[in-house]
Amino acid sequence: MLDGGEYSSSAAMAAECFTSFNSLSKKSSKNKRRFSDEQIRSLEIIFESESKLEPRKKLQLARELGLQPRQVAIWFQNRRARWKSKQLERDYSILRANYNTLASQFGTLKKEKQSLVTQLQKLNELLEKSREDSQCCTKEVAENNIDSKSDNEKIKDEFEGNPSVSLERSEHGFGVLSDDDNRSSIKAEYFRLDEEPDLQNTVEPADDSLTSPENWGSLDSNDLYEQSSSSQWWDFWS
DNA sequence: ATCGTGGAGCGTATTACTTCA
DNA sequence: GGTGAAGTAATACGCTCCACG
Repeated sequence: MLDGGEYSSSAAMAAECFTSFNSLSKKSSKNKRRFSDEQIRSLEIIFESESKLEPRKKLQLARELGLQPRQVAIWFQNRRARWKSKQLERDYSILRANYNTLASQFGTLKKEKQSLVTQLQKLNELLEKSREDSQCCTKEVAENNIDSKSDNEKIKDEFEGNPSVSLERSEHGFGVLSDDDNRSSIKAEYFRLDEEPDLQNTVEPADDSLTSPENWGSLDSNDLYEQSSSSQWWDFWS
């Protein structure tokens, strides 16, 4: 970069530079010459310790290097500008690297989310199927007149530990359970929450739409997917 | 105390020139 | 040898700060 060209780093050359500069007219700088290697080296050393020169030091440096104080001042100005430009490039590289990392992480999370939505869909189908089975069995029981208790009474028995109902449950699976119980059981079974306690500690949506059982009834995987895919900030990524 | 002014220094954009591939 | 890109000294201009009257 700092080749020096025909001008070596000798003091004689530096002096010649100075002479050439002095002969320049203000408008024409045809004889503009690069500073010598030695001059540049000295300027760089000073710049490393202080990017701005005190007036006294500027005069001293100019004397030592055989330059005009104005030249030293301009060199420092340009040097600061170059440094700033390089710094911007460095900052940009860092930002770009961070961006790429985040983009990659986002892609992973997006896939994970899609997988969860699919699981949720299957869960809802399972739920729907069990609900149909429940209606079928209830109808059967009523027809056979085996038990005149209402569903609510059965549920009450269940919670109070009535063995006859428990037996019935074991025979009919989710048949006589309320929807909420069904969902709790399915949820626990499907996600194996008691086996993977970490899942319960994961970050949940602020609105509790997934965690509150009272909201499960209105939970629909399609809705969820639509909600997540409509006019959200992450639309930008898809 | 306040205001106007001029000089110095700085940042930025640009020009003019040099060097090199 | 011609040429375009990159580097760099220097200029132009606008801005801020500060001393001074």
